[in-house]
Amino acid sequence: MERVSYRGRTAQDTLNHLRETGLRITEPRVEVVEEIHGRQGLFTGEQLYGDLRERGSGVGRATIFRTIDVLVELEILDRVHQPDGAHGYVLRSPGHRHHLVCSACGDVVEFQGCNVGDLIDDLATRTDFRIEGHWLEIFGTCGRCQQPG
Amino acid sequence: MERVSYRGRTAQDTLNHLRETGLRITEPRVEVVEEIHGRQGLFTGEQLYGDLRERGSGVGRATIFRTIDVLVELEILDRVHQPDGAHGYVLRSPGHRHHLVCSACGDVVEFQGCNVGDLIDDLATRTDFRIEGHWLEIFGTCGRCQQPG
DNA sequence: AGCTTATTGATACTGAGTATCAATATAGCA
DNA sequence: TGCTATATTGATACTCAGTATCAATAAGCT
Repeated sequence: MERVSYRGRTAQDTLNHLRETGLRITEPRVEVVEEIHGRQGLFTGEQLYGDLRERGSGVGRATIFRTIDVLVELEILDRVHQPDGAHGYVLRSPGHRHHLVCSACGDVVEFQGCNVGDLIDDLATRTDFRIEGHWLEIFGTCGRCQQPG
Repeated sequence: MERVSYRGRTAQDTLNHLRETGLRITEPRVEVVEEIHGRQGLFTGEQLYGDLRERGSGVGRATIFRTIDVLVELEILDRVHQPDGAHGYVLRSPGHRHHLVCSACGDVVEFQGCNVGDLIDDLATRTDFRIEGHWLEIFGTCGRCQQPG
């Protein structure tokens, strides 16, 4: 039985998704997709690049970032905006979610933005803005990382 | 009568605030404070630097960013996280607010995050995270920028 | 006016990507 | 299976948004 990612989709599912979209299945893309499906929590493009390189992969920096962009576009990854302005990425569950991120270990809890939609509708009518997107991101320290030692 | 910023505070108020905090009132700080009080909407550190330089000011890049950090720390400026990961800044009104930003002209509407606090309390109890901060930022196009021409 | 030390600007650097472009590999087709 | 058009890649060099260093300067207390 194929190993299933903790988000409920396999690397193969993701590769199929790429193929169905008309994108080519290349060695670098396979490597990146397998790498992200084997990970937990938040990671940056730089980390992905470093880790793949460390294990002997020849993927280039540009390819990492290009592939990440594709995966975000296809809603396979979510982009998370970190406090320092850099981007982290996390495998996405189906549906629109927000993230609660542990600043210590990068662990991510997804949650539904429940009432944020109402807030946005309300704002749209009150302000005359056409609203195109929003982020709600929450940072903290997870239970495990709160424990000393 | 002194000209009042659209956020209800003068540059002089801000300088007084700096002085009361024990910080020195220097020429570069005066220039930066006056510049931000004369502005509308969102601006970046780079813009502030460029604009001051253009009008003959000798402030250095590092000083701009240092001064911005001080003003964020004193809650005179709010830091806004933009889609590309860069930071924008906006003069802050009293109290904790969130921002609705026009991606075309940088105009900013502040709003109260109303029910976000409840959501966060709920998450804290359900996830065992100690929550340290959050952002809610909304992007769109303001009424004026929606009009063609 | 003198003195202490906070602050500054020049410079060089970093981190996080992005543009360019010739070389290569993929996928569809014969 | 081999051919071909073109999507994709990796090396390189670059940009953008800051940050570290540090000697020179200037605030502001006394």
